[in-house]
This record gives sequence, structure tokens and C-alpha cells, in this order.
Amino acid sequence: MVAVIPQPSPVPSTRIERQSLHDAIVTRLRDMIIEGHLPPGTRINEGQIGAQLGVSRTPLREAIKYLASEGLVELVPSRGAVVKSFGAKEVLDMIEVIRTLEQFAGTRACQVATNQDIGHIRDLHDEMLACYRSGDRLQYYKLNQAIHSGIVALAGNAALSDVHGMLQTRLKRIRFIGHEGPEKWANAVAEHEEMMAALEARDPDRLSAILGRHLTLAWERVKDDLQP
Amino acid sequence: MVAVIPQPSPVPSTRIERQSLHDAIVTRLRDMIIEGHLPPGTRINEGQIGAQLGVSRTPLREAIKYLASEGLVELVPSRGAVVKSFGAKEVLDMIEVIRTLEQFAGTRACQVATNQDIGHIRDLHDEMLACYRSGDRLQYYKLNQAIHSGIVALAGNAALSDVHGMLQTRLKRIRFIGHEGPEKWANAVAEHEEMMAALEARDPDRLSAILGRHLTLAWERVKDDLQP
DNA sequence: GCGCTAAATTCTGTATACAGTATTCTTGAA
DNA sequence: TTCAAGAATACTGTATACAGAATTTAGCGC
Repeated sequence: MVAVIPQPSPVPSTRIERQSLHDAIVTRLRDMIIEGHLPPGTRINEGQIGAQLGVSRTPLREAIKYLASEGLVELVPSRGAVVKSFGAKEVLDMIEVIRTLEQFAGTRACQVATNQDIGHIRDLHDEMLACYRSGDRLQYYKLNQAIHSGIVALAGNAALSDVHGMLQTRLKRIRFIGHEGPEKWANAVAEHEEMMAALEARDPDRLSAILGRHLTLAWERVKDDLQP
Repeated sequence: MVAVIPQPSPVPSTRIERQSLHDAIVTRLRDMIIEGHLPPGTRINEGQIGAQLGVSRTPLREAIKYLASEGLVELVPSRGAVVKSFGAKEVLDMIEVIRTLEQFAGTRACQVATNQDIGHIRDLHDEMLACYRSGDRLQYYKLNQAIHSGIVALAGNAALSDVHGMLQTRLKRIRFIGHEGPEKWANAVAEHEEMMAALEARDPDRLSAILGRHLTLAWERVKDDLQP
């Protein structure tokens, strides 16, 4: 059987890398969860999802196990997998860990990043500003994530990027909800400006402070939309 | 087929919890990797390991995917799974992240832990001291881990415990190697004494400093045994 | 003897089949 | 009408089967 998983965006043909089916399913399922097509608490019916994706249960189950380890679904014995749902406390916990990680990353980044690396973040930042001005929320959101991941990557610590990425993935679903108003959005953009300035000045303390504040405000923006 | 996975220690019958096969395999495989029965770089032959554990390939493969997400094995397309191997840089990276996490946890623990919780850590500490005096390295090692995990748990942040546990698991294999001499061991014990004192005094800065130093020294102890 | 090519084998990737457990539906009685 | 018990159904857990890729081995030419 030729399994065809429709991709949201066509993969550029530069990647010849042969990717196995379960890998593709992991990506697909993860997106479905993050984008809310599989809301929290949903029981994942292997037969149904498998049919929907055009794959058999075997690779699908493998993908589910992978996502379980990532913390996106929960495995209930004899009852399959359920999309994990987070309460406000859990989200706050995750944000605090992310803050800790980003502050460490920022400090390191000021020490070890090359000017070229920082320039790359600046490019993303400028692009994001353009999206802000044109009101492109989705692209803004994606670039925002890319900037945060990018700063973490500047620290040159694979384990750090690893765990940060994992937590960010778990939170993506939440942040999607936060449709902040224009004034809060403007605030966030201003913070990013400061962030860039501190990074380019290689001022670890200032960058750390801003990153911390930024995540506190991110929490303020979403907390009211969450169940206790 | 009745799949019998020999457990290292007989599970106490208090646990009626029905655990699925792939779950049991995850635990078993993880132990095999941590304890060095599957050294880094080993290609995991599904047929062979499956026969060895007395299970079919299906749940075994699911377990492998889970461990891949945990970062203990690496998935190579069309070539199965390989036990991940870490270089010195990667180990140092992990230790630095763990340090960051433990310092944050320690600070929080000083604020939110109950006296009873701290008492529990004290019990573990005393038990560990007994193992030190009697020279029981293996048990000492396990209690050491339990204390660090315990302090992290005191912070009451599930996401924090999650990522800390994950990194600690990845490192377990490494720490197993570090057979430090008696003087270094004595040092480590002394640090733990300070740690307990700071925790019981609920002094976040002191605790944070000691935790940081402790992990730096842990790195000193193992770094020479690693390939670059 | 050494290296290259091709067949053979081994192993992974995926699908399907079957057994056992949870869930739902139906039927009957209070 | 509501609840309970049991049958029917659906779904998960595990094993097996088959196709295709990777690796090994054998044979051949140099």
C-alpha cells in the first residue's frame, strides 16, 4: 500500500532524506494536536485516525508512543491514548521552566554567539516586525517561536535546545488560544525590541531580565483563558 | 503467547496496575542501556532482542520509539535503532542544563516545601551516609539520584521534574562509569551535608550555590573518562 | 591477493489477523 | 422510568506475514 499523508505545506524537494512512515505520522499527529484538531481529552481511536491518514495501525501506534514520551498524549492501559490536557498550574509550571532555560540560554548566548548568529536572529526579528505591521498573526506567531528557539540555539547546547523545544511544543497548543488584544500585542513587540538590543549589546543580565519579564507577561496573557 | 519479561527485582504484589507489554519493555530496555548491557553505538536488532525478551517485534518496536523520544536511542531510517552515544561536550551540556534546573528547583524548594518533605530528604540523606560508611557504592549511587530527584520534586513543578528526570536518565549511563577515588567520594559526601544544611535552613542562595558547585565537581569527576 | 559486482540473506517497515478487554446496547424487572 | 445484568460490539494489545531496503557473502575478473 502506498501511504499518502497529505502535508500542510509541500516539502521542498531539497530533502531527499527517506523518512519512515511513523516519523511522518508523528509530525502529522503533533500538528493535529497543536492546531486543535484533536482537542485535549480526545481519545485517539487508532482505527479511525489510521483510516483518516491512510495508514495501518502499526506505524500509527509507534507514532503515538513517541508522542506519549513527548508528553502530548497520555497512555491509558487497555484504553489507548488520550490527548493530554493541561490545567493552569501545569501551564504556569511549564512557563517557569522555560523561563529558567531561556535565561540560562540568553546568558550563554551573549558569551558564545557569533555576530553572524546574532544577525540571523535580527533578521527573524525584522521579519516578525513586518508581520506585526501587516497584522499577520499566524506568521508573527511562528517567527516569535523561531526567535525564542533561535536564542536558545545560540547557546550551542543541544540538550538545552532539546528540552526547551519539548516544552515549547507542549505549550504551542495553549499559546494558539491566546488571542491578545492590540495593546498587549504592542507590548510584546516592544519587549522583543529590548530583547534584540540586549542581545546585540551582549548584555547577559539585561537580556536575562527581559526574557524573564517577557515570559511572565506571556503567562498574564493566557492565564485567564485556562481552566483552574 | 504468554510473554514473560524477567524483572530484576520482583514487583511487590501491591501493584495491581495492569501494565502493558510495551511499557514493561521500555523499562527493561532502558535498564539494559543504562547498565551498559547495550553499549553506545550498538545497533538494536529487533529479532534478537525480541527473542531474548520473549516478545514479538510489535511491542518492542513501540518501546524503541518511546526511548527514541527520550533520547536514549537514535532512529536511523531503514536501519533501525542505535544506542545513542555521547561525547564529552554533550555530557557537559547536559550537566549544565541539569545544574540550571536544580538551582531553580532548590530555590523554589526553599520557598514551598513543607518541613515533612524536607524531613523525607533528610531520611534519604542519612540512609545514603550509612551506605557511604559501609562502602555500598551501588546503593549510595541510587540514593544520591533519589536525593537530587527529591529536591527537584520539592519544587512541586511537574514539568521541571519531567525534564530533569529525562536528562538524569540520559546521564545515568555516564555516571555509572565514574568510579571516583575515596577522597573525591568524601568530597561529594561533604557537599551533600552542606546541601542538607542549606535546605533545612531554607537558604535558597546557599543551596543554589552548593548545587551548582556539586554538579561542577561531578563533571570534574567524569570528564576524563570520556571521549572528546 | 584485491577489488568489484551480483546474488543471497538478513533486517527493517508496514499491513493484517487474532485474542482479550472495555464499552455500548438491549432486555428485563423493580 | 430507571436501573441492572448480560449479550453484542468496538477497540486495544500482541503476534504473525509479507514487501522492500540494507548488509553480507560468493563469485569473478584483474
